[in-house]
Parts: sequence; structure tokens; C-alpha cells
Amino acid sequence: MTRKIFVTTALPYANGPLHIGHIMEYIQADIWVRFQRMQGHQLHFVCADDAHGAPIMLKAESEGVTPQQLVTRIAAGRRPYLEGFHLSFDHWHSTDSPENTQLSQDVYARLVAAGLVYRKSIEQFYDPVKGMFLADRYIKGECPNCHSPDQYGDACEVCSTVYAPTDLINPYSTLSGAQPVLKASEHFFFRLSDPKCVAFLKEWLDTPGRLQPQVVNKAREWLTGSGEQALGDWDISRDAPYFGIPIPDAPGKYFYVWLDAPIGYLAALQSYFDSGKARANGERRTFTEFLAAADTEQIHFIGKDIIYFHNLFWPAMLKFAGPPYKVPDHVYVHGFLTVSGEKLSKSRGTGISPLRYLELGMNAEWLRYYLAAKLNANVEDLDFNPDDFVARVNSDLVGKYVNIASRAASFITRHFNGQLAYQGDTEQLAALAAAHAFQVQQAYENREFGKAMRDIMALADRINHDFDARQPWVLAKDPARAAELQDVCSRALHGFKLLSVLLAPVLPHLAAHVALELFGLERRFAWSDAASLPERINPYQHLMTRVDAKMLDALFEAEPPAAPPPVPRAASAAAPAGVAAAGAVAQISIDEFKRIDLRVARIVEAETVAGADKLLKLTLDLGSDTRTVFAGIKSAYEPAALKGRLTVVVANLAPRKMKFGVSQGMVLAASGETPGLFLLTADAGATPGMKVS
RNA sequence: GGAAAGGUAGCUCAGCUGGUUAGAGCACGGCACUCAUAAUGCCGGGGUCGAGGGUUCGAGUCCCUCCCUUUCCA
Repeated sequence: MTRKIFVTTALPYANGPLHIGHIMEYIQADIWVRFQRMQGHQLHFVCADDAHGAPIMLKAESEGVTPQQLVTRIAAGRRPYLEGFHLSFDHWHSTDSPENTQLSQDVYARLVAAGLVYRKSIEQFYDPVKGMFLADRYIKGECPNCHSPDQYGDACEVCSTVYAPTDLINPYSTLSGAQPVLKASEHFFFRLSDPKCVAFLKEWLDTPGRLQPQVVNKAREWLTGSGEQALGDWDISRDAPYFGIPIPDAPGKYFYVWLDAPIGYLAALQSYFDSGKARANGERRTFTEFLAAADTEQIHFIGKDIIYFHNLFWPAMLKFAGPPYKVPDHVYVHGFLTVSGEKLSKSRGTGISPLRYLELGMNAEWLRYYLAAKLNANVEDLDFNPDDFVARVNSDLVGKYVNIASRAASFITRHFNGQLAYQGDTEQLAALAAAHAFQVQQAYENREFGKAMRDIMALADRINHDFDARQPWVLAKDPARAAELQDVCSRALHGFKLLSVLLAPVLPHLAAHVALELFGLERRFAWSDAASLPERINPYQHLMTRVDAKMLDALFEAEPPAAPPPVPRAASAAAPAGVAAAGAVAQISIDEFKRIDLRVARIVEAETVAGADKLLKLTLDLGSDTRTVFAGIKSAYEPAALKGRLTVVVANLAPRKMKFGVSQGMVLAASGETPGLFLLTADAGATPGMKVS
């Protein structure tokens, strides 16, 4: 039976570029999606920019553009990420769209008709200077519990007490600095606490197989809480000024962004249908027919931070809006990505820059494999560890998998003109392959990618072992044993093809190359290719290079721990990709070297930078002028110990704007595989400003 | 503060409803091999399964308490 599946990933907020956490989620979903497509199922994979809300409105204002201009610019920057990491979305849309306006207003009208919306006047802080109501995060003040200053309006970061913004002592607006005043306004509420909602959600959560057990536990906690933890109704309106969808017949009122964001999944799907892409993908029905059909599976991949919205509000909205709306079949939740054990900071943009990864010439499939190897169906955080990354990719993908083709193909090409031939029972060989494929299929289906990768690599180990045991390099020296040699190599290449099919959801680019170039197929692999025995090959071309550990260094070092500049694409022009991609080992001419202006500098001042974990702010005397340079050497040096030292600085490096100021150069320091960072020094006698060559 | 998830070899992780001497990969040490963009094969060292109690003939696996990590609290 062909399944009809509609898959989404969480909509990224359109106030900035995608970070590595987004990419992880998309890769997880993409692997599953590609796996289902390989099974022959009909699948529609869509996503959109989440464009509404106060943060985008304010950011646009600060940049002097309209919110529409801001989100259009952000949307235009998505493509390099999606293509670069082989993310096979069928369509990418926006919540700031006519489809979403129409659908959101329709859902709202149906909820009103169902008696689940009511109005109530509430008092909220209002910024009299800015002329707008303030969300909690725009209000700061003194913590009522521990009296720490400058705490946000929802919780204290120092003592982690949770409170209301009105509890703050001496509150002020972070937008204008003004003291906020309480002001009443009528808000619209979705009656989530209505008995029929609660009854439905209990049933929804308890449906076997729908959700991960950990997620059900968490959601049930919210649903059945009592006292202060009791399930409350949901405030779905915001007052003007607000960038959002107007509420019908309610001037000056807009839908809260979290109402129209999930509806954006459907808006993206509708746009995909209306654009004709669904038809091109084999779906003849209309959007509404498809959405309403009983056999349409609606599946969302999300992170653990937005469980609340996706497992309470979203299904309740859909349920009581009624047909053609249908509740999600599954909401698959993943944990967060940490980097070297540290959590990413969305606001500070720490971690790995996805574009930087690509610019360095790093293979997207390395990352896809690494993440697949560590992903499972649980809601667990996943750590990106550079050493682990290098080891896994080099050992598994290059040493085990690619090596099989590399070592077997040359015999076939040289001795048998590309022709494969098997001795013994080929049906058994095919049956064994089918059994392996079935086992891996189960793991993929259940999103146990780590298990799938372990099974696949165990198979690669066996293939290498069998190949070794029969010593084909010995057979090759004896013409009488040619048939035996051909059999050994054919079996290895059959195994390689099987591995390639099984890895295709993770390594789509490589698998396509193997299918088309090495095995000479006229199409990409389908899952059913796993068991069939290949008959001939084309000459082997190398399939994948090893990760150079220096690339990981570059990935982390070149990226300042501060926020990336507002327009990261500009940075790509400054760093010639070709040079970076060639790696640190590429030779350069003396003329190229001369372009780098190295100078002796005296560190006249060194100080820590508030809010930066790794940076020191250095004031350098270069003889003729004085420069400010931010250096990522805090881990290795006390500021006091640096004062007065001579060091070497790249004097003609383009200034780089960082969160903390402009860095006008770079000091040189040595580092290696082992921890430690060592600043270069000039011998006594050198004076600031001297040229180094 | 309330709650959820997790804490297993140096690192990354498997261990289903409790059952023989706790597993894999990587890293490390030794050996072998040469077909492979230097990779593979074999052997080995290494863990009181966060801590402490308890249930049981038997617990990494169940119960209780505590500690640590991550996250959520609309």
C-alpha cells in the first residue's frame, strides 16, 4: 500500500539565519522523508518561515525597513542552507502569506462557532513612550525574591524564581527605558480548559504509537495539573502595533504569532498544491481533499522546547475546527544539539555556523552521517564533538564503507573488464541482503537512525572481513583462480551496493553517484535495489575524502564566539572559498605570502570582555598606531600576564565587526590536537611596528 | 519551587518485559597483511553500570532516598 504522507519541520523564526540546530532537525526529517520515498510512498515535505510577532516587528523597525522587507530578505537567504545540506523540501513558504491569513481566520471562525473563544479584559504592562503593550521579555526590573537587578519579567536568571512581570521591583521597558504602566485591554482566549478539549486531548495523548512516551508524560503533566499548575486558557490575541494576521471584526487586534505559526504548516501545503508542485509529485487531488482524506498521514518533526504548542494547542485547534482539518498523526520530538557539551545560544549564535561549514569545503554528508549515527527516537540531546566527528566519518564512511568499493573494484576493472560473476548460491546471497535491508528498514521507520547506522557498519565490517579472509590479492597472481577472484570481488561489490542503498537516505548525493556512475543505473537507488545482484561496474572513481582535523579547527576558530554579523553572506565574499576549501596544506607563492602584513606589536592593555567566554580585548601598540583586537585566548592567558608582551599581529586583516566592537587585526597563536594555546612572541630587541617576514 | 528526560569502559553509545563471566565502535598496546587516495584483519588491556538503601534464588534492568546534567513551567 502506498502511504500518503505530509511531513513538516518546525518553522524557523524569520529574524535571522538558520543555525546548526535547525539543520539538525531538517537532516533528521530529511533522512526519514528520503527513506519513505525510497519505499515508494508518496510524500510531501514542506516548511515555511515563521514571519510574525513582536521581535520581527521591532527588528525591522531598528533596521529601518518594513517587517515584510525583513522577512523577504531572510527568506531569500534560506536556499544555500537547504541545497548545501541536501535537504529535500518540496516547498518552502511563509506564514506572512494570503494562504495563512485565510486559513488562520477560517480556523478562528470555526473555533468561535464551536463556542471555544471568549473575550476578557486583562491588565498588562504598557510602554507609554513606545505606545505598545510589552511582552514579558521586554520588561526588566529587580527580582522580587533575591533582589538581583535587571531581571526579565517572567523569571529570575539568578535565583530562577518564576513570577509575573508585575511582581518586579522598579520595572522598566527594555525598548524605551520608560517605566511601564498597567493598562487594560480586551483579549481573546481559546478555551483550552473546556471539558471537551481536555477529554479530547487525553484521548489524543493516549493513542498508542502516536507520540513518544516521554512526550506523553510531559504533556499529561500539563493537562492534568492542579492548583497553580492547572491547565489555563490560551491568550490568542495581541494589540496593535503588531506584525500579524488581523482578527476579523476586531479592529486593532491580531492573532498571537503562535496561533498562525502551526497553521502555517497547512498554508505551506496549500501553496504547494496551488503551485502545481503536488500534482507534479503525483497527487491529483486538491489541497482540501488531500487534507481531509482519512489515509493522509500528517507528521510534524519538532524540538522539545515546543511540545506544549504542538501537543495541546495545535491538536485541539484542529480537532474543534473540524473537517477538512484533521489532527496530526504523529509529532516526533527531538532533543537539542550541543557542541562540545555546551548548549547553543540562539541569541548569541554560538556553535557551528552551517554556512561556514560549507564554505570551508566540508562535505554535508559527513554531517548527515554523523548526526544519523547519533540520532534515536528518544527526546535526548545530542552532542557534536569535533574529535568524535573526525573519528566516525573517517573510520566508518571512508575506512569501512567506501574502502570496500575502492579495494574490490580495481580487480574487476583490471582483470574482468568490469564484469561481475558469482560462484555458488546467488539466491541465498540475495536473500541475505534482503534480510539485512529489512532489519535496517525497521530502524529507519522507527527513527532509530543510530541503530540503522550500527547495523550498516556491522555489515561493512563483515564484508571487509570476508574479503580479507579470501585474500584476493593472492588469487590475482594465479590465473587459474580467476573465477574465484571474480567471485570474491563481485560479492564485495554486491555488498557495497547493498550498503549504498541502505545509506542512501543519509548520503543521497553519494548514493546517487554510486548508482549512476559506478553501477551504471539510469536512476537513483530504490529500496528494492538492496537485494538484487549487480552485474557489472564502471571504473571506480574515488567517492569520499577523509575529514582533515584542521577543517574542524577552522570551523571553530574562525567563528568568533560573538554573534555573527547581521548579514553573514557578506562574509563569504571576504573569504575566498577556494582558498579555504583547499585547506591549510595548500602551497602559496612568495608573492601571496607577501600580501600578509605581519607586524610586531606590544600589548599595552588586555582585558576581559563581559559576556564573552573566550575573548580578550587587547590594545596593541604597532609603533605608528594603536589598535583594538579581540583574541580568542581567554582560556590560556590571564589578562595581567599579557600586558607589556611583544607579539605578532596580522596588520592588514580586514576589520571584523563583532558584538563587542570592531577587531582591527589578529594576533598569532599556536594550537594543536592537544589542549593549549600559545601566543607567538618576538625576541628581545624587536620594537612595535617592525615588519615580520 | 514543580515536573520531564538522562547519568553504563578515556570518548560516543547499545543493553526488550530482571537470569549464565556487562557489549560495540573509536582511541590505546601488540601481531598480520598489502588489494585499497593508506585502508583492512586478528589478539589484548580497560567498567564496583552516579551514590546509598531495599525487593528477589538472582538487578545495569523493579522500589525508595540522595547527588549531578539537560530541559519545560504557556
